Amino acid sequence: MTLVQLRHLVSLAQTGSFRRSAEALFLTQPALSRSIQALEEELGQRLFDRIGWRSELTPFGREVLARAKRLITEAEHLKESAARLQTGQAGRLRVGLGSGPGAILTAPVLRHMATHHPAAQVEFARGRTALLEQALRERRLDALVVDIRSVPPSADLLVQPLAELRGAFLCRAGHPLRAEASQAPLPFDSLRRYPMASSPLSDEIGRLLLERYGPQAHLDDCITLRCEDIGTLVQVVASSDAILLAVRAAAPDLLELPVHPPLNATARFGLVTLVGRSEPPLLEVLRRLIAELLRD
Amino acid sequence: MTLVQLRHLVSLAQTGSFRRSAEALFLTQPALSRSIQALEEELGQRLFDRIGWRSELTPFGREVLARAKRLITEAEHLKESAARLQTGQAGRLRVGLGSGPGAILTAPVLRHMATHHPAAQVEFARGRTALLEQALRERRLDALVVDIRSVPPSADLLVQPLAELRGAFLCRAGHPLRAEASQAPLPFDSLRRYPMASSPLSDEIGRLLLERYGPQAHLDDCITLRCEDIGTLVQVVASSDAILLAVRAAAPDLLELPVHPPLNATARFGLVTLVGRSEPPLLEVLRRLIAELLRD
DNA sequence: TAAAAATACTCCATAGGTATTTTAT
DNA sequence: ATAAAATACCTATGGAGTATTTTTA
Repeated sequence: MTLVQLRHLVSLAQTGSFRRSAEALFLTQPALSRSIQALEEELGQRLFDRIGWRSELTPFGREVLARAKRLITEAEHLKESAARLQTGQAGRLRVGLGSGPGAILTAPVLRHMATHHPAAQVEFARGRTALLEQALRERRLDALVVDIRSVPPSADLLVQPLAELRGAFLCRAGHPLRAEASQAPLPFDSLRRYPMASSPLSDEIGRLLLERYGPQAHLDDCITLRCEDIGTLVQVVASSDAILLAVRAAAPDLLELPVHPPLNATARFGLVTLVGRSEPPLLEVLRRLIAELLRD
Repeated sequence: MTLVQLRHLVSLAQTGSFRRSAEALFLTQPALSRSIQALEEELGQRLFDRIGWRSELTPFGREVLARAKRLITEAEHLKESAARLQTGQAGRLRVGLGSGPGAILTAPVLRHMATHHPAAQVEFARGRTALLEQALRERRLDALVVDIRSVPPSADLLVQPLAELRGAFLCRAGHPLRAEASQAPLPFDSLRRYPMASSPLSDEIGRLLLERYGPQAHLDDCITLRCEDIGTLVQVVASSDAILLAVRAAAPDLLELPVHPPLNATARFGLVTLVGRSEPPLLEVLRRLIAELLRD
């Protein structure tokens, strides 16, 4: 039993004529004749009564036809869906996001998928890199977008850098420190007079702050407002005297506070996948989208 | 895309090894390798990542696999159901019954189908032969069981006699006429002293009665209780002095009234189908069943 | 180095074409 | 007599086998 034979069955049931069906199927009449005969033989029963020049379904043929039609439409669905999967029109994409990338990318990426890839199933998981890594290895995720310095080098992980983003101290327009800073870059101590907000930061950043500004810059001490959702923090900072330590791009509407020595910290966002695994077509869509979003 | 290829896909997804799947599929490893390659090529994307000696589904492959599995089970269902249809374990049978056969056969046939062919779909239509004939020609029925003398000969109808059943005048045990009859057969006039019940009778029977017993035996005059449901009539006759004119076998519990001259009327039940049409397998079941029921 | 998958080639089964016969109108 | 389906026969594509190479653990 072949999908081809079933298609022949359906066509012959429609036209009732071997000759016309053969034509419609781009076959010769004898070829169709034998194809139907073979199917009848395999199923053990006549599918058509040859009434002179007209062929019509037997009761048995009627039952088989119903199922054959379903089978054929299922097969067509499979091919169509395969085509859609390739173009990224459909499919599933499960991505793990580190806190930094999660804060900046979640909303715009979801918005973009909702408008430009309405049939795609996108699943975002957020969490610590180690947990995401485990999920990736267990195939519960297709890829991670994280700060690649938090990814321990490993032979089974493929790390592709996406963008390097400057970190900065940010405040609202009209913040008292902006006036002070207009003369000369601020010493780190000036910042400590105000609440400091941040999403959870990597150890890497913690070390860098200590190195740059000395022991009083210990994360545990100087960060007073912690929240995973950087959007909320931006709102808070925009309407208070709090200072935000974050990737510059996370809050384009806030102003930068020049500090001496300069922060010179960067986040290096990258895409992490398992080596040797082909990626879901939607991942390429995501890659381009992130590149677009982080271009500045 | 072939059902065979999809089966290969499913197997390889299970084992993760070309070698083992080839073995399970009774193929050589290169054959399976090429089969999968061909499918991948047709669908335009890799289905498996070859991770060293292990092969595992790509995200694309996962989506395809789900649909492939459904397709294969549908195909199996089709073959199974074809097998069941042949043995009469399942299937649809639409039969038209004339009033005589309907009265005698409906209940026992339905009872038999319900117990011995629980998956079969049986549909009984009752009505005048002409209507049933029309339904048969329009394929709304698969066959008729009627008195074949009511079927006008026609080139497109195949008539197969099933049984010839004696007609008789029947009454309850203890009926006054039984005493009279013990001496000698009754004249027809004696019968007319009592109500006479019958299901609608064919013109053939009407003619025969006139011929046998004279003008006073006109159906319209002598039948006083008419009802399509012969079962009900039997009950009435069993508990009253009414006489039943019917096929002897329709009421085995009633007694026969000997009449002079003898009735000598028979009903000739037969199976009517369209010539050249192959019959639903269940029809053979029905034919045997009716033969069994009408053997006496 | 050993085991698995891919490739190269060969073969054959079968789907399809052409020519012809059979069948039904 | 004509048009359609079945059959006979032939061809060729592609699926499957064997032998071999390539890959990877």
